[in-house]
Amino acid sequence: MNYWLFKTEPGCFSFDDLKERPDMTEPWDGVRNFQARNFLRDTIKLGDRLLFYHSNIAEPAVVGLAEIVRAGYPDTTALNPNEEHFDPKSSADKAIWYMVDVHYCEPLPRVVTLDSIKRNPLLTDMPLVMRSRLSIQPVTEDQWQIILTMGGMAEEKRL
DNA sequence: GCCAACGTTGGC
DNA sequence: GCCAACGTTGGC
Repeated sequence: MNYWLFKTEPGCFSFDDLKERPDMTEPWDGVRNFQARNFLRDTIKLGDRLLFYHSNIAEPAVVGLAEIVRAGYPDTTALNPNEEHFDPKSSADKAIWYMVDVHYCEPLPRVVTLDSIKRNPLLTDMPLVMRSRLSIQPVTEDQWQIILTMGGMAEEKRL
């Protein structure tokens, strides 16, 4: 199992929006960055867990946990001209873009702000700090444990 | 709202 | 295949 960090602008789609999904499952679509696409298509597997991160707000932060309930499959929004993320170069039999399905798990007792992540010398290797624009990022097990500890999650719930 | 960083596009 | 122009992201 691997760990990830997924970024979203809460004004567009927030952690609470995920919680309120009727079946608590959300197709994570619209990713149009090749590096992130490669993770979605090739690396992210069923059962992987992710940090849900709110970006582009006054205090960007990791706010909760979610998990992958369906591994990468072609992003249908790329095929629909009415969709914001329509890509004429993509087609049904030759998909360029991929999405996964995510499921709400639980909020962190305390959000972990970008500022506190940057201040933690153990987390300076995170892409969030180095390459902040990547919207889907791998997280090491060590980083996962540290952030959950910072977020006040009890040890027995971190596994 | 500004703007730096950086990913993508397209001319050559 | 380089690189300038352009568009987008996202912190501040």
